[in-house]
Amino acid sequence: MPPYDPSTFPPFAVTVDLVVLTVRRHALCALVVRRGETPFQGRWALPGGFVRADEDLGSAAARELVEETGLCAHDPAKPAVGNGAHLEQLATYGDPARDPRMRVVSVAHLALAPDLPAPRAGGDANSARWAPVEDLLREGEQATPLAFDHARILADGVERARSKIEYSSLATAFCPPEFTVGELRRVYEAVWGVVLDPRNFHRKVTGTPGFLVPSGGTTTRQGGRPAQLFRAGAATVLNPPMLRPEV
Amino acid sequence: MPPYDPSTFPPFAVTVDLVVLTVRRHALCALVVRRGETPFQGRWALPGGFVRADEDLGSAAARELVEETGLCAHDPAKPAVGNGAHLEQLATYGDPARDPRMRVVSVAHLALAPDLPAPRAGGDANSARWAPVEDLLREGEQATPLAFDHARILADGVERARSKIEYSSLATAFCPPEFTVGELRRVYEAVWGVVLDPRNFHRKVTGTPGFLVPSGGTTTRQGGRPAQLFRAGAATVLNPPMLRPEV
DNA sequence: CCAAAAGTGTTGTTAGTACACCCATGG
DNA sequence: CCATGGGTGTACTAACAACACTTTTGG
Repeated sequence: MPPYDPSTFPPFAVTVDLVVLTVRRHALCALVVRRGETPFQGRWALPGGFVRADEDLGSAAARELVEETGLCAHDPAKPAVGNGAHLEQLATYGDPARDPRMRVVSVAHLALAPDLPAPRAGGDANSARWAPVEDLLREGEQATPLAFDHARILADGVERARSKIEYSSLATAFCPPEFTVGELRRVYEAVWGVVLDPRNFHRKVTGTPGFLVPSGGTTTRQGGRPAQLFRAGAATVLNPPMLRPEV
Repeated sequence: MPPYDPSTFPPFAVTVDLVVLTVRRHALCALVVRRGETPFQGRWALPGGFVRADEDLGSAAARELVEETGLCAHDPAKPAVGNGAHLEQLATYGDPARDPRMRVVSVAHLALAPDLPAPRAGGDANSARWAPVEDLLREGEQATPLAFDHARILADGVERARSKIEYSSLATAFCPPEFTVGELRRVYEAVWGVVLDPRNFHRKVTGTPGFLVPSGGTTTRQGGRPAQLFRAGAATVLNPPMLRPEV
């Protein structure tokens, strides 16, 4: 089979951009890196990079995730162990004017990670940080908007995460391997920006088969009565879903 | 700003592929076209084509939709009038080996259309048809698989449609501008492959504010007692959702 | 003892399922 | 008259919201 004549279609650059979310100090945060090059030099942007010539889109996203955070994205088919993060394709952004230099199509991915000590980006501590999504998405005077169309991409990723923890067990991706029901509840509260009833939440998550499995231990790291420790169970879908309170 | 040096990143071709779904004779059907060129010559494939140099991804998908079906995708912001179809981005497929000729990244889109008289594809009546998705996705002896990774793309589109009609008013995109509750119920039954209780379905859809608005007329096109005609209302999200029966 | 967080019991309400029943038309 | 699909009423039940109450730790 002969290759296409390149004159019959326009060439594109293809990148992956990452919306990496975590929960820190009761707030939903995203990983952003400072741009060292023009355009948007000095502005914050989502981590990302070019897809290589013989690389799948998901592999490129996983590679970028490791480079930026050291996190290993785990295959959803295998059990989640160690520093595994959830990684899925989000959407693709291809406005002809989104990059002033040339035609770039970006396949955005969404990653959910437990709280990490500190981001690393090429050893430069000042060039990457976790920022509350509330600050990054706030319109207004003092806020510096993200580079390119990354505010839009981030908003789409946050919206996806907010809706997906309703009907899936994905919220456990924000937790360490062992966690308490209270810690899981604080994840929901941070992602949704609401306050949930601890009693009803406890009944709901422990009563859904396959969502949580007791790991045997207990902890008192929050003070008060010791809490049971759990691991994420095999269930991936929550039925009936976790109900998000109105507004 | 200088353009990128093309040697710093690999060039890609970017295409849009369409999963166009409709309901015909109580079955969920997809639009497929016969390939006239190598590779996969003579095999059925999803309609699609290259994204042009100065074209947005959504515009490219809308253009392909018009070319293949004559359907006009309507902006979700505007009211749905005439032969409008729902169109949304589905996912992006970029396996390095998905096209044997060169590196092609395809941004798949999902379109939902009312039952149309007959597909047209460049005037050639034999080169495009509506096929039941059940047949297209059946593995096995007599079935001819779709070209490229289009079986996977179609499966993802069908799955998206099946889950999205649960919590949105999208099922009306499969109906003509005016329709009865019974016709809408047959859409759900065809897409989900289940049988629903007509009485409870009627109560559910007419009781959800903004889902359906009576258009005043009645019809007897199904025989039996005349049924009220409705149009799709302004509501886009169904809360509580339509419940899909187990298995 | 008290504060704090974990966990259980109970009650009222919402929304679903199942199904009996009536309505309006064509043949 | 009867078949066919449209539409309403009603009992039963699952699951959620609200909140009183008990349990187990640290200070």
